Amino acid sequence: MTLNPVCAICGVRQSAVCSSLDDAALGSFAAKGVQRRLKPGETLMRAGDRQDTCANIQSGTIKMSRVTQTGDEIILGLAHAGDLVGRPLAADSDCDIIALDDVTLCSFPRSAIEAQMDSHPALERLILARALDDLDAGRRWQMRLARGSALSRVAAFLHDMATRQPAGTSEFSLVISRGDMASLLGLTIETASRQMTLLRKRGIIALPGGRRIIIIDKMALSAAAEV
Amino acid sequence: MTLNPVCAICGVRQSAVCSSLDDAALGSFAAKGVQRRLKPGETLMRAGDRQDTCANIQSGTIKMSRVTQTGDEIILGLAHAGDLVGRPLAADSDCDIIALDDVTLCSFPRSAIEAQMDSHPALERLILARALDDLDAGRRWQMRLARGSALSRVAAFLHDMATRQPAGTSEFSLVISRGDMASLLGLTIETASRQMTLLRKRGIIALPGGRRIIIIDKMALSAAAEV
DNA sequence: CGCCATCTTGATGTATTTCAAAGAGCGTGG
DNA sequence: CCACGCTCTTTGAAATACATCAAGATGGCG
Repeated sequence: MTLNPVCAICGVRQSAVCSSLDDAALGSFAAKGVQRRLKPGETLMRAGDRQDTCANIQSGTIKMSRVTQTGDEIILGLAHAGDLVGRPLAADSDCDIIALDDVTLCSFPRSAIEAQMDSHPALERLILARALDDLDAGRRWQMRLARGSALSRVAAFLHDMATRQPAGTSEFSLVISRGDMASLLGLTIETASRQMTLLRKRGIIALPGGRRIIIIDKMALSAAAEV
Repeated sequence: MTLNPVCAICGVRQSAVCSSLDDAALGSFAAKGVQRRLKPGETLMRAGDRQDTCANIQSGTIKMSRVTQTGDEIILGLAHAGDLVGRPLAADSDCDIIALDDVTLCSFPRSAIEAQMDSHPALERLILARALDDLDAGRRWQMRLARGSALSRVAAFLHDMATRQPAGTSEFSLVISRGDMASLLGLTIETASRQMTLLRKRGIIALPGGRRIIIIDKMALSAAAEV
C-alpha cells in the first residue's frame, strides 16, 4: 500500500500523532479521515456535546474554553498545528473548541482513532506520551496561575508564543485578541493591556500595531516570566 | 498461576491500575513490585531526579509539589489510595513527591511498568484513560485558579475532600496543614484560614479542633465553590 | 471618510497579601 | 499532672495588586 496522497502533502505528517504510523498503516487510517476547514470564531465542538470526532490540527490555532455560570468565557488553553483536539476515550467534550484563525483539520471519527489505537500500539503510546506531557505542562501553568503576578503571566505567554515561532523570528502576530489573552491568563483585558505596555516601556517588546509584536529582549522576557 | 498473596489482600486491587490485569498477568507483574512505607514528610522523589520507579498508593495521601526560584513550595496536587505516582515514559520527575501522612506504596521499576504496558494493552489503556481524566480535572482546577475567589477555592477543596470520604461521613480529618492547603489553592495561610472561619460563621462547616472538620451543609459548600 | 470593535489609559474600589501578634494544640520534661 | 516551649492557626491593621468603572485612542473595513 502506498502513502495516501493527502498525507504525502500533509504539513504535520512528522509532528502529529500520525508520525507513529508507518506508511502502510497510515494508508488505511487516512481513508477514514476527512479534511476540514474552520473560519475564525467557528466552533468545532461544545462542552457537554457528544463528542465523536477527533482531529489533527494541520494549520492554524484553536482555543479550548468553557463558560462559567455567570456566562463569561474562560480559555483553558490553545492548540496548534500538530496537536490533536477532541478526546479519545470520552463520550462527551469537556470544553468548547473554537478556531481563532483559519484552521485546517484532518478529522476522524473517534471510533476510528480508538480502533487504530487498538491495532497499532505505537499510536496509543504516542497519544499517552502526549497526554502525560500535557499534564506536566498543565501543572507548570497551574503553578503560574497560583502564584505568578499579572506581569509574569503575560511575559510567560509572550515567551511561549515567541518560542513557537521559527528560529530567529522576533516579529510575529499574536493570533488572539487582548480579551482572549486576558481570559487565558486569568486577568482582565485592562490588566493584560497594562502589562503589555509595561513590557514595552521597559524595552523588552515593541508593539508596532494591530496584534503584531516584536520581541526585543527575549532573555528579559523570560526573566519577567519567572514566578 | 494463582494470585500473588500480596495482591490478594491489597486494598486497591480493584481501583489501582492493576485492575486492568487479570489474576494470571498480575502474578508475574506483582513479583517485580515491592511494598514500601513512607512516614509523614518523607520524600519519594524530587523534581529533576532520575525517576525510575512508579508506585501505586495503597493507603495514605501524597502531595506533588515544586519549589519556586524564591524558595517557596507550591503544591500542584494530591494523590490518594488507588492513584499511580511517578510518571511512566519520562526519565525525570517534574515535581517533588512527598508523603503527607503514613503512606503504603506498591512500588515498581519504571521499566517493569513500561514492559507490562507493552505486553498488556489493557494496562496501557487504563493509564491513558486516567491521564486524560487527570488532564480534564486539571483544566477544571485551572479555571478555578484563574477566576475563582479565595472562598470558592477553599470551599471547592473542602467539597472535594468531603466527597472523598465514605458515603454518609460528615466529620473527618484534613490530612494537610493550613499551609499546605493554602499552597495548593494558591493563597496565603492567612487568607485560607480566614475563608475557613467565614464558612464556619456561615454555619456551613464546623471546626472542632485540630485538623478535624464537620461538613454541616454540603449543598451550601458546593454553592460556595461555584466560580 | 466614518463607523464599529478593539485596545489603551486614567481614576477609584476591593479582595487578597503582607506584616504583626495573640491564641490553640501538642508533645516533652520536670 | 502541670508547666514550658514549640508549631500551627487565628485574628487584626495596613499595604498593594488587580478589578472595575469610565473615557479616549487606534485600527480595520465598508
